[in-house]
Amino acid sequence: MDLPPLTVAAHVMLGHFALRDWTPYELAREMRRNICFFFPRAQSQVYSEPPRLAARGLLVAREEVTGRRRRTVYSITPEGRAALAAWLAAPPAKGPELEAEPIARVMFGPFGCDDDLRQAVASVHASGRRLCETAHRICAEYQAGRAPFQTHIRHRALLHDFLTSFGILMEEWAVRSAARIDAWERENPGEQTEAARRLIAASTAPWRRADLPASAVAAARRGAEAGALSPSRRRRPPARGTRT
Amino acid sequence: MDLPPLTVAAHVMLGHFALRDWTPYELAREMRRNICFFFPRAQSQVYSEPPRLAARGLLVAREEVTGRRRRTVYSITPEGRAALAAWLAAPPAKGPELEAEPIARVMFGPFGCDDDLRQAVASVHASGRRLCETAHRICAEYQAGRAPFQTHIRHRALLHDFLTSFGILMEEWAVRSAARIDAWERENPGEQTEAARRLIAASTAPWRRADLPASAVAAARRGAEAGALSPSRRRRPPARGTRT
DNA sequence: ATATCAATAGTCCGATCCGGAGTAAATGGC
DNA sequence: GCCATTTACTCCGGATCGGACTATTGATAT
Repeated sequence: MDLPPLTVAAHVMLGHFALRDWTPYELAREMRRNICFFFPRAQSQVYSEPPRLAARGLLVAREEVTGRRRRTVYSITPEGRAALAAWLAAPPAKGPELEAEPIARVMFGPFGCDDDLRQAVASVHASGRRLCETAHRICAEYQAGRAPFQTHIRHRALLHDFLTSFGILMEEWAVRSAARIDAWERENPGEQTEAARRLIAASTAPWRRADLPASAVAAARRGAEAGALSPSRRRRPPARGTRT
Repeated sequence: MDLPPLTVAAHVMLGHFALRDWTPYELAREMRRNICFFFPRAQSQVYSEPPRLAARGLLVAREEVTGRRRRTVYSITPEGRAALAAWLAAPPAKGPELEAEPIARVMFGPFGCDDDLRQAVASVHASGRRLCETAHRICAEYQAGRAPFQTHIRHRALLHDFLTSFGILMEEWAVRSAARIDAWERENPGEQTEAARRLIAASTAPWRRADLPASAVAAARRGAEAGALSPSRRRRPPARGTRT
């Protein structure tokens, strides 16, 4: 019986069950204040995935009752923990990806008016603000020592760093861009083009290729070699993805 | 005939057809060097969407022949341009979203080994590097004045700023985090916790709420008011999304 | 005691979207 | 004249979305 491999989403759920037991409802709530910022899934998935994981023996379900209402609590099995560890040891299938509708609106800005653009920029600002505020709240929890998984603080700190950086990026980009759009009203086309050219040059400027420490490079190479052998070998080329 | 509203992906395609005519094949290639960084879609979508848009009268198709091979070129119609403008005037459905498998791996890092973590970090670094290199190439095209849509440089500059910032974020986060993981080998648990606590505080520190200029705030409010009235009214609450 | 509301705990389903495999003609280099 | 690459699609199963729907429980107000 050669079951299809688990999806990334399935492994992410499995990871949550490695932390503690959850009912799908609890897990959905938890994911709204965490994962949703870097790996969002629909609520319906949180209900449909655990039964599938249970069917493979990676989770076990138990029914509980409150009055006349039942709820299903899932726990991870040793096989589940093994599957999670195996996934973590394999190289990531893909890097971080953005899905940014407001940025697409900026791209097609020339077909709308400047207020449409300001609106898109404001929505990026709002997202950045939300993310920073959440991160700030979580930061306070860790400082006070009452965050849910204190023992994982080493790892959570890296996570927090990434998310906060991204939140700040969104807020600051929005502020810069809104100012730029306002400036268009005071500039003639030649000045606008010149300013745009300068902005393009300035964005790229701070990029001084920073390399990883040797340890990380070595780990990645080992992972890639191990990962390249286990799954069914590709046909001809190293198969660049089909995403456009 | 009340057709279901177009998806965001459909509008993004429509936007491309506002730029010029494309065959799906050409468009797929174009999207691989642009949109894929902030609004990735599968190649199959690039073939299936244009016929649907054509059925609504937003595009027109024409067949061309090269030898005995046919290709389908799509052009936008006036109705298509109107639909695009209407979409741009409506408030964005959602803010920028991340989908970052490697970051999820960091979250569940405690269930794997440190080399798994280094691998995940390296994949973020590689993504950042790819994005920065692409941005750098595009920057050179604009400075040389031979980029494809020079007339949109005002808008493209904002785009470029966002993407470059994100690329730099990924690279720098990866370098910081790899160094942190290496440091764990020289630290005892107490020191690790202390360093994690400091990192959490330090990430949040640079966040000094920056507000948008009044013009952007006003534009967003107008958009929200207009947008809240047009689509079919929601039942009870302002309907928070079903994403977890 | 009762109406009301928010939170709890799900189910269901159509439409969308992914991603990979497969086909086949045109082109360029040797 | 052959081969690899690029062009130009087509197809399909399975994953995913997201919104509507049901119904119970517990707290708050009347």
